[in-house]
Amino acid sequence: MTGISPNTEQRRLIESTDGIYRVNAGAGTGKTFSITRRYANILEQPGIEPEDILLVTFTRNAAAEMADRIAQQSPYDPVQLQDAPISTFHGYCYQLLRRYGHETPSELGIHDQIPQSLDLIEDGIRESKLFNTFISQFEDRHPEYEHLFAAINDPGTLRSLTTELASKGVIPERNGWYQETGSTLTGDREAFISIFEQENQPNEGAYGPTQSNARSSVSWTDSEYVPDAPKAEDVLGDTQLHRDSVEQAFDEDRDELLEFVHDVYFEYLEYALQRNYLTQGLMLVLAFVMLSEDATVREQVRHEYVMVDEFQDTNELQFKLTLLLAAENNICVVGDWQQSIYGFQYTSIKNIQEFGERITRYKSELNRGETRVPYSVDETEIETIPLEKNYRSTASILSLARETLTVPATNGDSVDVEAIEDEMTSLDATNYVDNSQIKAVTHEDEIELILDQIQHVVGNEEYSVEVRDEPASTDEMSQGEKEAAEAERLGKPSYSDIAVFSRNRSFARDLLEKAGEYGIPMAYEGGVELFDTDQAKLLLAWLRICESDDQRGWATVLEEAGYTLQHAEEILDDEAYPDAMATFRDRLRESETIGGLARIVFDEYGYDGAYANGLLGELTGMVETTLSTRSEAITYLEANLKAGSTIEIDSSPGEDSVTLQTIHSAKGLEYPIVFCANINRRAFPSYGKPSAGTIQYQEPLGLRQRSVYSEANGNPYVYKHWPNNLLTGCLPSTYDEERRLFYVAVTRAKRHLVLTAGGSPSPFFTELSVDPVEVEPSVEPRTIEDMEKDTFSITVPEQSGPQRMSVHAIMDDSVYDDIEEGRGTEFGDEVHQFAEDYVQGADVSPVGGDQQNVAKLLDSFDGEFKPEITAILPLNTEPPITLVGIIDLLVITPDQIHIIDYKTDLSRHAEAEYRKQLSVYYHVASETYPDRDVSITIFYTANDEHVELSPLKLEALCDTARAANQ
DNA sequence: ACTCTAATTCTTTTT
DNA sequence: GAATTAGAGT
Repeated sequence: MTGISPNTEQRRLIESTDGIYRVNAGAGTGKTFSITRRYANILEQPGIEPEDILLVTFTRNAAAEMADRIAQQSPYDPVQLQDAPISTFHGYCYQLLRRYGHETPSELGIHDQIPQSLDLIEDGIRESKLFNTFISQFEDRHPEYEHLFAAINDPGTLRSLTTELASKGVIPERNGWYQETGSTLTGDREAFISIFEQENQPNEGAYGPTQSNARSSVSWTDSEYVPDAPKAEDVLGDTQLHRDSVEQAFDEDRDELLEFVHDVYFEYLEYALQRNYLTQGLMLVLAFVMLSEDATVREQVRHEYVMVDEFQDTNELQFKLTLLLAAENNICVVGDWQQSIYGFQYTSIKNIQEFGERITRYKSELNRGETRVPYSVDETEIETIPLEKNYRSTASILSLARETLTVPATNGDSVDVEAIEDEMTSLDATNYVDNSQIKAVTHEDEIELILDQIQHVVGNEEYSVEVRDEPASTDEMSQGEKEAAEAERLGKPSYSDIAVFSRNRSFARDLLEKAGEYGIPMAYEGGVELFDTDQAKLLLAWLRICESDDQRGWATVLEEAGYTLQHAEEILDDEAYPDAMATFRDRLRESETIGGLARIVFDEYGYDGAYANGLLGELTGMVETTLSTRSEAITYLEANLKAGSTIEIDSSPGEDSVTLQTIHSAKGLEYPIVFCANINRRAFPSYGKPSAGTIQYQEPLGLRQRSVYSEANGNPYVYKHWPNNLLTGCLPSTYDEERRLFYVAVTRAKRHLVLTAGGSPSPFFTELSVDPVEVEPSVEPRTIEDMEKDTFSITVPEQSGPQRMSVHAIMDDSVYDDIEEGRGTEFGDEVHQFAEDYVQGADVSPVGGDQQNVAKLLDSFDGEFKPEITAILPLNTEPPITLVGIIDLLVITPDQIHIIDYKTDLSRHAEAEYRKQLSVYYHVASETYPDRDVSITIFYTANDEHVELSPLKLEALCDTARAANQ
C-alpha cells in the first residue's frame, strides 16, 4: 500500500510519541500502517515494554491484526505480544474487572461481589429473557409505578434504555446517581432553547414569512392529549410555535420518571450481579467505577502511552475510561468522523469532532473530589494530525466522495454545505492513472439491471483494474515512468474485482437469489437472518410435528411438498397425513438429540448449504449448554425468528465471484469496482421507525415519556404525552449518518463506481453530479458448464476459544431414561419454578407433596438465597473445555455455602451421575468463596430426602469431560 | 403559493 | 407509530 517508507504526515504521527494527538485518518490513508509503526517506535524508547502501551481497537479482529503487524515491525514476536494490552475496551476491562474488581459493586451500594466465573452475556435472547423476568418481579415489588407501567407497551425496551444510559456514562447507585452522572438526564435547557430559536424562525416565502420548520413539523390534535393539556391555539401560532408552551413542555415535572428509571437501572444491575452475570455495557460501567474509586488499582494498571483506534466509534464512557487508563498525557486517538456509522449503537461522533472541548470537560468531571486524571490536558497543546494522502482511490472517486457528505437526503433538505466542508478531511489521490468509470444507472427492475451491469463490466477493457503487482513503482522513477508502470499493471476485471453494497440486508438477499438463478457467481458476506430461512422454518415445522402433530407444522411441511392450499386443509381436517411423511415423523421421533434430528431433516430435503450447516452449528452449540428437549428447541427457534437474530455465515466462494454485503459490514475494506445499489426512496437514505421505547433519552431533551396513562375523564386511557410531541417536533431531523454511510460506500472503491436505483430513486441518486441514465437490462444466463466451473464451497467457521459443554454432557444419558417414571419433564419444571419463586418471596403457595417438601426444606435454612445461578467452570484440558450449568439454589451463610439441587426422581438410581454435575458446582463455588466451606446436596422432592454428596476431584472431572468430548 | 391530509412504508451490528 | 411526500384544497 504505502511501500516501505512513510510519507511526511505519517512520519509526523509515527515520531510524535509524547503529548496528546487527535489524528484525522481519512479513508485509505494507511492508518493501520502508521499506528503499528508508531507503536514499534514507542517501544524503541529506553525502558519501554509492550506492557506500557495500551492500544485499543474496535473489534477483536482488528486487535489481532494490529498485534500481527506490530510483530512484523518490532523485535517482539507474536508470542511475546500475546499478553500485551492490545485489545478492545471490552476485552481489556473484562480482564481488569475480574482481577481487581471483586469488591467494586459495594461502591454503588450492592452487596454481591464480582466472581471469577462472571458470565458475560452476549446472546441478546438470553439476556432479554433474564431482563423480562427481572422486570416482572420489579413490577410486583413497586406498585407505586403501576401507572407508568400502564403506559409502557413493551417493558423490554427499558433494557435498551439502560444500555444507552450506560454508554453515556450515567451510573446508578443505591441512593441516586454515582458522582452526579445523572445530571445529563434532565437535558440541556440552554442548548435546547438555542436549537428551538433557530428552528422556530419563520421561513421566507414569495409573499412574506411562512411556517417555521418547527411549526410545520408539529401537528396537534387536542383529543390525543390529556384533557388539561394546552390546546392547539395555545401552541400553534400562524408561522411559529408559541414559545411559552414550548418552555412549559421542557420544564415539565419529571421527578418521578427519573426516579423510576433510576430504580429500574439500579435494581437490574443488582439483579444481574446476584446471578453472576453482566452485559457488556454494565461490565464497562463497573470497570469505570473500579478505576474511579480504587486509586491503588488505577495507579497500578494505567499505561504510559495510550492509543485508541476508530475513535469515532467510541461512546462517552469509553472516552472517560481512556483518560483513567493513561498515566501521563501521552494519548493518541485515531479516527475519522466521516466514517462514523454506528450511532445506533450509542457511539458519539462528538468524541472526535469536539475532542479538545470534551477532554477538558471530562477531566474536570473525573477529578471531582479526588485527582484521578493527574496530567494536563491543555486544549492549546493538543495537536491535530491529518492524514490526507489516499492510497486507494482515483481522484475522480475521491471527488465524488466529497459530494456524498453534503448531498440532500429529502426533497427540501437544506444541508449546511459550508459548515460540513469546513470539517472535511480533504483526500489527495496518489494514483497516477485515473481511468475511473463512474455512472448512475436506473431501471424499473433494479436487480436485473445490476446483474446486467456486472456482465457488462466483467472482462471489459474500459473497467481495467490492477491485475498484477509488476512492475512495481519505486521512489527513483520519474512521474512518467510511474504512470507507465501503473498502466502496465492494469487489465480486464473479473467477478472477484466487484463488490455490491446494499443499505439493507433484504435487498441483498433478493439480489443473491436472482444471481443464483442466472448462474452469476456471487457470495454474501456478513450476518444472515438464519432463523428466517426455509431451512429453519422447515426444521421448526418438523419439531412441532414431532412434539404434538402441530397443525402449523404440518401446514408448512405440506405447502413445501407442493400440496394445494385446499388439499392441505382437507388433510389437516382429517389428520390423514401422507404415509411417507408420517413414517418420516416417526423416524424423527426416535432420534435422541436435537442435532441428530436436524441432520435427518436436512438430509431428507437435500439441504447441505451454508444455512443448513450454520443452523446445525448453532443448534449443537446450544444443545451443549441449555437445550435438551424438543420443546426447548422450538422455543429457541421461535425466539430467534421473532428477534430477527443474525448469524455470521462464513462463505468461501469459488475462486471468482462477486462480493455482496451491507455497507456497514464493508467498512475498512476496499474493492477495485464498487456497485452501490438500492439507492431508492425510503431504502437509502433510510428512515422510519425510531426506537420503540415509551421512555426515551434524547439529547438535549434528556429523559422523556412518549405516552402517559390517565383516568382524567373517569375512563382510563393511554394518551400521547404532549410535551414530548412538542419538543421532538422542535428538533431538526438530520440525515448526516446516512450521508456518512454513503461516503463509506463510495470510498471503498479503488477505480470504478456504479450507482444503481430502481423505479423511484432517492435524492442520493438524483442530486449527485453524476447524471442518471436509464438502461434496458438484458442478462444472459450462464451455461451449466460455466456454473459448474465455479460452484461454491461453503464452510461453517470453526468455533474459537474454549469449547463450552453442558454439565449434562458429562453425565450418562441413560439416567434420564426412566428418571421421571411417568411424571414427565413438565412436572420437574414446575417444581423448580415453584422453588425459585418461593425463594424470591413471590406470592406462591405449594401445590402437591413435592412442592410442600421443598417449602419445608427452604424454611429450615437461614442465610442468603440465590436461585438459578449460572456456574461456569473452565478446565485445563487440551483442547480447553468450559463446563456450564445452572445451580438450582445457593444458600450463603457467613461461613458456609450450601449448594442444593432438586430432583423429582422417585428413586436414587442416578446418584452417581448427579455427583458429577454437583461436583462441577462445588469447584465453582469453592473458587468464588475460598474462605468458606462448600457442601453439595441433592434434595429428592418426592421423598423429602436431603442427601449430601462428596465432590469429585478436578482431575476426575477433566477426564470425564475429555471422554465426553470425543 | 402555501397548508393540510392521506397514502405509504419502515435499517444498520460489535462487544 | 412516525416521517415523508404526493396531491387535494384553500
